[in-house]
Amino acid sequence: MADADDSTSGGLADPAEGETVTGRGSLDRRRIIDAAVSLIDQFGLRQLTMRRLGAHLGVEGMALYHYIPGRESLLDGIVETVIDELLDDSELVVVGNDWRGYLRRLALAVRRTAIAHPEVFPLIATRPSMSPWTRPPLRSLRWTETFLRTMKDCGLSDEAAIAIYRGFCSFLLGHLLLDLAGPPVDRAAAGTDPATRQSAPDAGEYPLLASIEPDSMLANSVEFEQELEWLLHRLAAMFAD
Amino acid sequence: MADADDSTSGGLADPAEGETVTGRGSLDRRRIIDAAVSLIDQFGLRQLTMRRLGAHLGVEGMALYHYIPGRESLLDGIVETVIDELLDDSELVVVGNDWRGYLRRLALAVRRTAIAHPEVFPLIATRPSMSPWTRPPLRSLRWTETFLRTMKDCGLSDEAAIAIYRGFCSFLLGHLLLDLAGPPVDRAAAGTDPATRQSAPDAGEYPLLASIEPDSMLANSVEFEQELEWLLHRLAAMFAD
DNA sequence: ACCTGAACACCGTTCAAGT
DNA sequence: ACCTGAACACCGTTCAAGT
Repeated sequence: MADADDSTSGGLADPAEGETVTGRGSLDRRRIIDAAVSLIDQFGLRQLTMRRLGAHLGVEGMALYHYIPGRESLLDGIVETVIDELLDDSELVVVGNDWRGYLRRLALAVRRTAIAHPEVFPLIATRPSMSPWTRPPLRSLRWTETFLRTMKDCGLSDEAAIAIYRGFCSFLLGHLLLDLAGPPVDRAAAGTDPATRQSAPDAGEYPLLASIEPDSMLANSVEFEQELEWLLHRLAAMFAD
Repeated sequence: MADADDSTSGGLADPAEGETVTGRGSLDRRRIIDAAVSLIDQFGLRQLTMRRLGAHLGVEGMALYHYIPGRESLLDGIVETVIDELLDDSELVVVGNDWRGYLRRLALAVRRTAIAHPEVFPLIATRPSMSPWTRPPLRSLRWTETFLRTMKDCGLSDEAAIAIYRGFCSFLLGHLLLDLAGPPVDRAAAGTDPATRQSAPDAGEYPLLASIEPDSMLANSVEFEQELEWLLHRLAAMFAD
């Protein structure tokens, strides 16, 4: 009874659930996507199945089709949700035409996202098609639009905005995929698929690879921030105010 | 008869087949992998199926398991084959400790590969796990070993070799994924999956995105080579001979 | 209104049986 | 020796039927 009357869409009454088993409370596109992200983080993309996702939500799998057109669409939704939530971050506002400061904060935020969701980021970077008329390197139209909008609002020309956009994206893709390639930081199970593949080739075949200490391949935020500064400096030099 | 005696592994007798329908001539790990690459190039990764791959080779699908442990292993094989064939390129030899020249040639070769196999490169950049003890950003142990070996042979220290390796990989990943993100150059069908997804959102929602001319997002080899020079210059400055 | 059951066409993979 | 047929456990997806 109380349940039914309570269905104002705002939802101030936070159920404060655990986190993984989302339990009841009727389904919802957003809730489905969040559950999917959590499943991917825990078990890897390969394990994300409509049926398993349904079960995780206490529902029969086929029920998801009432909220989402299909699995591909779900993946698109995940990409958008994960990348777009950065835009709503209150720290991410440009202050006084300082686009360099904005980009610095944005880069660090994207990096945090990539590291928080190591199995989702490759999706963000390599998801096929989307709309054929444009396919941004980070697969969110809204993110891209906001990026360009912000650069223009800072007084940059169209050409400058696009050049900065390209340089920034290529920087992020390269550095973040490098970071994610390293030995799993602590993101335990993810990727340790039961369908484990060929046993490690004997290290003897690759002496140099075996000799370097794993730490030198590790994600390194100091290095990231330093290279980021160089990039911003170079971009600023190209498009001086 | 002649066939059996002819099985010296060199294989001078080139059958000079068409290219896609590889037809008979008994199966072979290498032939299977090549066929898989060709299928991915034509129809996209999603369409690569053990059964379809079998059919493409004139065989029943289950037959592939005599040569390859499973689909995951096949994908690993594809990644290695595509990236490793660069190493055998005769132009790719270091001459007189000129590691910059070597890296320049290597970068261009990797770029050609990425553009020739746009659906395979994301695999090279984001394939999960491999051996847990090390997972290079470009997923080939042999490629990585050769890279480091070459740098050391040019007289660079371990630290320099690794730093250069990281900088180089991150550069390639960023720039090549940016290139592949652009509008499909001519790689027709690939990615135009029949399972096409949501109809394009009306361009009105993203005015800036809609206003920029697609060309400005296009793969641009001049820009690539220029940025490559800057990278090599910077690396050389850090690790002067 | 919202979910389920059963069904369909397809997977990857195994294995006994064919030739 | 090399491939096939049938089978198993699983997919994504559709849709009539339940509550």
